[in-house]
Amino acid sequence: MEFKPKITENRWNPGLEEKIRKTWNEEKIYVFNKNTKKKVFTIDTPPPYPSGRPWHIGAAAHYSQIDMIARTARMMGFEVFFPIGIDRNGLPVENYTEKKYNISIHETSREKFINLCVTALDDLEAEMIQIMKVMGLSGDFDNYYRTDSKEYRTLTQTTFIKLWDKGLIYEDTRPNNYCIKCGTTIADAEIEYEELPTELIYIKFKMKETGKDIIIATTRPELLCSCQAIIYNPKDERYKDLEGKHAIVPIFSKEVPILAHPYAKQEFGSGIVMICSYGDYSDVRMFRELKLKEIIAITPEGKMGKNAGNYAGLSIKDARNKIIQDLEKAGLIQKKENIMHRTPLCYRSKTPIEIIPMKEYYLKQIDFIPELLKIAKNMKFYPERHRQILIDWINSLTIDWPVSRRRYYGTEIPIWYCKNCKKACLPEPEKYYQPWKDNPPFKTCPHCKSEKGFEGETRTFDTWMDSSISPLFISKYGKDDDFFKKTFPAGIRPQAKDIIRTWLHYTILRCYQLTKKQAFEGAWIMGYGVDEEGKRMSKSKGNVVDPLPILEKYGGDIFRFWNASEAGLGSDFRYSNDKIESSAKFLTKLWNISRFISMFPEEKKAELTETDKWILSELNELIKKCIEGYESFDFFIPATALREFTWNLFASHYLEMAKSRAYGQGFDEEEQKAAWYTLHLVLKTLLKLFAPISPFITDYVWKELYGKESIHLESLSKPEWGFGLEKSTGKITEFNTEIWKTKKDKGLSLKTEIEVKIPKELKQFEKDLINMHNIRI
RNA sequence: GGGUCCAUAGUCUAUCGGUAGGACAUUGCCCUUACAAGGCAGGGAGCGCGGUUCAACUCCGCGUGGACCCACCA
Repeated sequence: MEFKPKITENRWNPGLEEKIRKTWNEEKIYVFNKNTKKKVFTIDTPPPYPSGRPWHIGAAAHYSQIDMIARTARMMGFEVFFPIGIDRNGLPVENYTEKKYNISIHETSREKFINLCVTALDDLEAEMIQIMKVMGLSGDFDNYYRTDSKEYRTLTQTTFIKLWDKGLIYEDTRPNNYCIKCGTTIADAEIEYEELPTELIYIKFKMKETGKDIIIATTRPELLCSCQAIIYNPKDERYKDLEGKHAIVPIFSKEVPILAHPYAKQEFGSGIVMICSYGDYSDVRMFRELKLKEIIAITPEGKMGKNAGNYAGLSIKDARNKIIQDLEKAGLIQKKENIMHRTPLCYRSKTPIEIIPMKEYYLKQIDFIPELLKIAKNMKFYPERHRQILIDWINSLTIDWPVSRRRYYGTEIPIWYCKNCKKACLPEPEKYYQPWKDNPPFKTCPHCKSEKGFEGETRTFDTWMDSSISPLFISKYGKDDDFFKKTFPAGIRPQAKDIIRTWLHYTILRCYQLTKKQAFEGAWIMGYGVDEEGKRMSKSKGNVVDPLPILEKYGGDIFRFWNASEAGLGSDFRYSNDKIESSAKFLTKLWNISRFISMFPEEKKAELTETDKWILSELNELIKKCIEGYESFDFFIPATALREFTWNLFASHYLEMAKSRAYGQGFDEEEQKAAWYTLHLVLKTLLKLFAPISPFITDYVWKELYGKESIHLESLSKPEWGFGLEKSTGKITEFNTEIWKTKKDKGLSLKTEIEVKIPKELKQFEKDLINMHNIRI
């Protein structure tokens, strides 16, 4: 009998992937069947944000792993709903557009600016979609959604109107984080801190009762006009006699109380702090605690307001310089020190934020903390240890969520204001409104019945208002009840670690407020992609690795196997070209094993030899291990286990032991068929176990050898070969290694006949071992 | 300042109390009929100090170092 491999090429060719992808599309094997009788598993896919080139290799890896979740769930018997979306709202695209066209948002018409944003987004989006397809994502590309579409924004507005009706939205004057450059309030989560040099100024205040000097140290002398109290530490012996006295603020000559408060640190500056509205968040806390009346010092334009007297109209910096000059002239400055100061910055523009009281819309979240904690404790976390990040965040919330933004590229807040009574009028839900340019949808004011007309709201929502309803949008909330019931709550929310406190938190909050339900059964949290030095990749550091050239060179399967075998779930994973190379080698190995096995016919049953039972015992252990990994959506476990088994046991030992038998050299037909049976059985199982990780090569080999239907319609293998012979593995590999070593040491070819005693524990494998090593007994 | 997580060869990772296994890289030998994008072999590791135990990489404490999060000094 002559043996010819069915598979002829001797290496895996990533170029085949495109053709395989086409057949998937034609066969429609991933299409969601909403009339299924299977249990539905919804993936609340994170819509990636096209914020500029290149797309992060870590992000690409993230999406390839989300696809592994989808494929795993399918092979576990679920009907998988795997939507694909693109997040397009918000500041990053505005910044990208400003840079790309060298324009300023404030000097461009709103209409024109929005159109430029759309053009930029379309370009970036096309590349992302392409990358997702190349990686072999089995999501619904035909119906992919955009968060800036009319439909999506309609839902954002509709849910806002619903929450408004529930009384969960309110407008309030409140100290806000405000970025003067971006011209918008920003959420706490958008602030970053940096050590920056600044001057600490020691200013002389006068004590009203005694006329003595009191020295306070400040980095913000321009805020003197809004000083409403000065404090010292109650333990500070130096200032004991200040209790209950009053101080006179220099220049503005006003009287403020002197109070003892533990917040003042004795060792910093002079030990006395002035409390102004608002230099930082401790000022805010102090104003609330001491019930002081706020004085607005700085306007949203970043200039001094009318309360600043002579300094009104000056920029913050100019006002600071001028007031220092004036104080110096009057001899009111004791000294100046250069210090490093941890300064809060806007994370996009890197401008120091100001705390300015403004009117903004808020969504209540503080009232929901107990329910949110309950959900955080009830939800599954993959991996479990990331649960604490969410719990800590919920526990640290102190204010409600400011949801209004003074930007252009976002979902508009659907409100008109009556020109007569100034009250907010909300339109009917289920329609998309652009109040800054649309005609008002009502003639008379529902509050005062006036017909004087309306002023449209010009602000937009925080982008998280859109993002936080993704599970509702994909499940057609409010549009298709039947579909909604089947697909909501979602089975899993895959996402990155750094947006637990935004996306995950806000989604849980909003879905709970609207549906009283937990948005998803579980959250799957992936780590960061870091560069070869272990540093987190970011555009500003310039260490972002572009996934596109890597995918073009190696294809989706190698890329996917690489990132699955690179780090455990939730851990950061390091980009390394060497590792990608070695992943490519593994696929070639798997390919060649398949090629070898493809020489032999597949037997439907056989009388197994002990060697066959041994490898099946090991296969059984492998299946158990893989199932353990797949059930926890931790692909590192099956990826490494498969590599280990395939390369170091199956190929190195079993294949060599069974080779002569498979060729029929020195064995009878029954034994030969047992080898054929086992080789194919192991290969089929390996392909199925490997299919969620590398879907292309597995499907290709499957169809070449085992049938027309795709491997992706198969179920995950179950452990059913518990022969218990895995105990022999150590002895077998040791024995083989010893003979290889002996032959090598003696400079003999592996084919040379050798005389060795086979240990009695290996008696049962004797015949295969004798033929494998050419042993003379 | 508070918290969470982590610490095994140059790098990544396994072993949930009993000879530290594997991968990448590195070195040497070999074209052995699936694979030189391969095979075989070699060198190389438990952060420090205590404690629990017959036995600690594994459990506990302290320290050191790192990652991340929160708060934040006027």
